Order: sequence, then structure tokens, then C-alpha cells
Amino acid sequence: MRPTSTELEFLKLLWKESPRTARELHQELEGILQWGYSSTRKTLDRMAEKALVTVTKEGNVNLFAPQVDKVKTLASFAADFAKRVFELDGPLPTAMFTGSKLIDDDEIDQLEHLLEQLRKEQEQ
Amino acid sequence: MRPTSTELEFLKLLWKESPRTARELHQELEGILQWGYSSTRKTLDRMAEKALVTVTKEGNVNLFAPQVDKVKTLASFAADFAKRVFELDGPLPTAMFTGSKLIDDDEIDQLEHLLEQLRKEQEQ
DNA sequence: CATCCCATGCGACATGAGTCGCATTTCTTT
DNA sequence: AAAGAAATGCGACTCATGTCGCATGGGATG
Repeated sequence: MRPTSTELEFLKLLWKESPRTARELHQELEGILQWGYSSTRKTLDRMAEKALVTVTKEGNVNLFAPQVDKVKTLASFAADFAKRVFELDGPLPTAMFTGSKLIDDDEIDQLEHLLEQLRKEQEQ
Repeated sequence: MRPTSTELEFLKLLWKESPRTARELHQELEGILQWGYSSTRKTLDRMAEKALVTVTKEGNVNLFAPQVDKVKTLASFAADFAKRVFELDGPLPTAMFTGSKLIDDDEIDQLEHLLEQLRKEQEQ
């Protein structure tokens, strides 16, 4: 299942460093989202239900870690976007994501592979 | 206001040819969306409320036409996507949309301009 | 003119996401 | 051990969107 925009923000943080507590994640997002702590927790709970993150009880706190792969997730977003918005069916241009702070060169290679795969699957 | 995915589909059709009736639009989307005619109409109604399309009563039928610009709309999607998913702040790669069946070379030029503008506005 | 069809206006329901608050449980610190 | 702080579980509300159905009204046709 594709995460929502907000969920993607949480995943990005977790991809950088995990596991983390709800409180830690909340503090990082506070400035941007202007949320109450409850909202952060609820979102995290729902992400757990959807298997986007795992929860591990460590003593009395819950630790969250990503349960979906970063490159796969980004690839899915890219493919969806290209098709839905621009109706691009062919191979997606690499240039689309070079320059992103989120992924390094290695990961860009993986991304391309995945996109190519997605494209083929969809062809059928 | 940014259209939803579904609304974008309607806009795409209207950009190709307008004005059109709900019935005509419905027939084009029937295959893809598997919707009842009521759903099509409701969506169109709501798009009118949001000023995404205009409605003109022609006799006893309503004619719909796009009320938002194609290139502007696509640019807004592209900018949002690049930032939200890949955290690209710099100029967006042109390659992102070359090859799209939706826009011709002229429009690609416009798109680039708009993206550059959006980027600058956002910098502040 | 009576009838039938299609268009419209509009109400309605379900689900998901955004957003919070509260009561209960569990640490930690005197 | 008692008290206070912090974490959790979970319910709840609102709004947008997807998705229909129904009742009403105006044209076309025999």
C-alpha cells in the first residue's frame, strides 16, 4: 500500500535512522507539521496497522522502524506520478531523481531497475 | 486548489476537447473507472464548486469546460511531487516530462518557465 | 396530448486521513 | 511506598472523496 504524503515524511525520517520513539519523531516533525503529539502517535499507529512500520516494545516505550523499502517506495511513487500525471508509459527518465538528497548513486541504480520492472509488469 | 487524481482525469479529457456534456465524459471514462453515471456527474459537480471547471447551461444540458490551465496545473503537480517525494529544491529536470503525450514542445517551454517561477517563489 | 427517456438537482452513506483528548498503566524519583 | 511525569491504548470528530439512488422536469415522438 502506498503511504500518504504525511506517512512518507515519517518514513523518510525512519529511513535515515531507526528505530525511534514516537516522541523523537514528533520532535523532528513538530516544526513542519504543527501537530499535537497525539496526532503523531495516531499516525504512527495507523502506519503500523498498514504494515508500513514495525513496532517493538522496548520496556515501556514503543520503537518504530520502517517496514517498507526506501527505494521500492520511491520507485512506486515515481512510476505512479509519471503515469498518472504525464501519461508516460515508456522508461522513466533517470534525471527525474538525480539531485535528490534522499538517495545516493547506488540507490539510483536500484531505482532504475525497479522502474523498469514495474513498467514491464504493467505492460501485460 | 490542486485537483485529485480522479479530477485530473476529467481535466485531461476536457483539455483535449471542450465543452462536453457529463454523458460524453462519462462514456470516455467508463472503461477505466467502472463508474456509474451518477458518480461521474457528482464529481463534475464538485469540480464546478471548486472552480476547476465551468458549467454552461445549453438548453437542457450542462456543458463543462476546464477552468484551470493545463500547463499550470501540470507544473504544480510536478513541483509538488519533486519536493514532496524526492526533496528536490533546485530546478526540476526537464527530462521529467519530455515524452509525455499530453504536452507539446511549446508547452514544455512554458512548463519550465513556470517551474522556475514556482521555485523562486518558494525560496522566500 | 400522453408517454417515455434522459438530464438535472440534490441528498446520502462509507471509508480514510487529519486531528485531538482522556483514562489507564508504568517508570522514576524522593 | 507515594506521588508526579510520561507513555500507551483507544475512542471520537470532521472533512474530502468515492460512489450511488431517487424524485422532478423538460423535450421528443406516436
